[in-house]
Amino acid sequence: MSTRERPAAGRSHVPSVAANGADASHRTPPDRHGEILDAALELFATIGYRATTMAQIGDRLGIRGPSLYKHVASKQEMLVEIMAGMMTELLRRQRAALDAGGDVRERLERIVAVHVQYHAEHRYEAFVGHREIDSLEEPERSRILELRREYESNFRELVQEGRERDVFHTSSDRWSSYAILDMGIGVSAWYNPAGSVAPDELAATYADFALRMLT
Amino acid sequence: MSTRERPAAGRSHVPSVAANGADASHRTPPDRHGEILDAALELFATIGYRATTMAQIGDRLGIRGPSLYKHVASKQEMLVEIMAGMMTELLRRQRAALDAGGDVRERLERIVAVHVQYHAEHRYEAFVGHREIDSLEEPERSRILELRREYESNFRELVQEGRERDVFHTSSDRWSSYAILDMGIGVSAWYNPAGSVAPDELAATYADFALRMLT
DNA sequence: CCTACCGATCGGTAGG
DNA sequence: CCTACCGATCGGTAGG
Repeated sequence: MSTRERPAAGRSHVPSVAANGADASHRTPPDRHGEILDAALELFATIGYRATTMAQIGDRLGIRGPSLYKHVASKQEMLVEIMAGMMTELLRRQRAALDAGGDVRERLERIVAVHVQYHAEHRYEAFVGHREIDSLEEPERSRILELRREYESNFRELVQEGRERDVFHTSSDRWSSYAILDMGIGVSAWYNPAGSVAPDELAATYADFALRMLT
Repeated sequence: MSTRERPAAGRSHVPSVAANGADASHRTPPDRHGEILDAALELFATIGYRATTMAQIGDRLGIRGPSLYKHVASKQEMLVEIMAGMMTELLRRQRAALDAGGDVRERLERIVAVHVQYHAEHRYEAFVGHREIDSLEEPERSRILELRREYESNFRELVQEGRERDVFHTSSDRWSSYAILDMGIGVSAWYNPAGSVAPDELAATYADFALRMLT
């Protein structure tokens, strides 16, 4: 259902039987690990990490709770994998948007668009990523928070650069960057992929909102 | 610690011993019910409703978990009281802001300021109010969602009115009102009351952000 | 991948 | 307001 970011390491679990062809009848699917994470993600997003039971995750795949332990180490490890994958991917896209260059206005437009498009296309990852940080045990929680701080800093620094160049005007780099970040995060809570709005259209609109706010 | 909204009905629990004077030594404080809700609110906000145990709430008051049941009916009822009180108060303030009249620009400025100021001053109530909706059982959950829809509609309709009067310019009443709402909601997640920023200053700044976005 | 089961947690009640 | 306790839930393990 959801097209979750698969961390690079994820593929090492996959048997080399890449043939995803005809009848896979009773055999274990090639990417059971990925299927389990997808099911977990959807449940974490809709009812919350704590409320989700291993039995429910198994249900989605037609197996029992204890059977999951052949493919994942624990419930907590699944959350770690989901959240680390999410934050890493988001940061990767943000860096790409910044590296593409252009003037400060163009770069801001791009990182806002990337931010919003990700929060629409991957609303479950994004929603869980922001809501379940405190469900992570240490030291993973701190590691993720560190990535998030970097992500936020990139916004703030770009706003600052624009203000110093007299392209943007704001009474506070910090508040205006928070406002822009938060309106994008909000998208992950209400976006409906079955609706008629394409993520890139929404992203362009929000980038425009952000620019208006700053100019 | 937090100055929670006390629903009108809350006072009916309070003994008429209003004398909040000298030594209350071993006696039960006059507003045990309110104290319990305050402790619960702080825990719900910081570690989540599900993660909070009755024993932890009792700890904050120096009593055991089971003793709470002399003052509250259940953990769920505490959540209901907190969330209903929060949404009712927020809506009350929004209506007052709208009823104060003025042109569409002034009214928008005012409801954004009220929105943000509430989310800063009552960040715990606001945070729990948005995060724990699905922890509510029916029919309370639907009732609260109904109030929230009305709250959101008031934003959207005001944006629409401004656009029709050619005061505001936006490609979507819905998205721009969501963006404004969400940036305010975000405040409840990061606002630090111990910091040097007063809620009304933040509110005025965000009202300005919203107006810029729309004009 | 399954059943049986352990150990721990927790909301709520009984009965002072 | 307390201790003792019940009943249910749940993550994870044993051992096929």
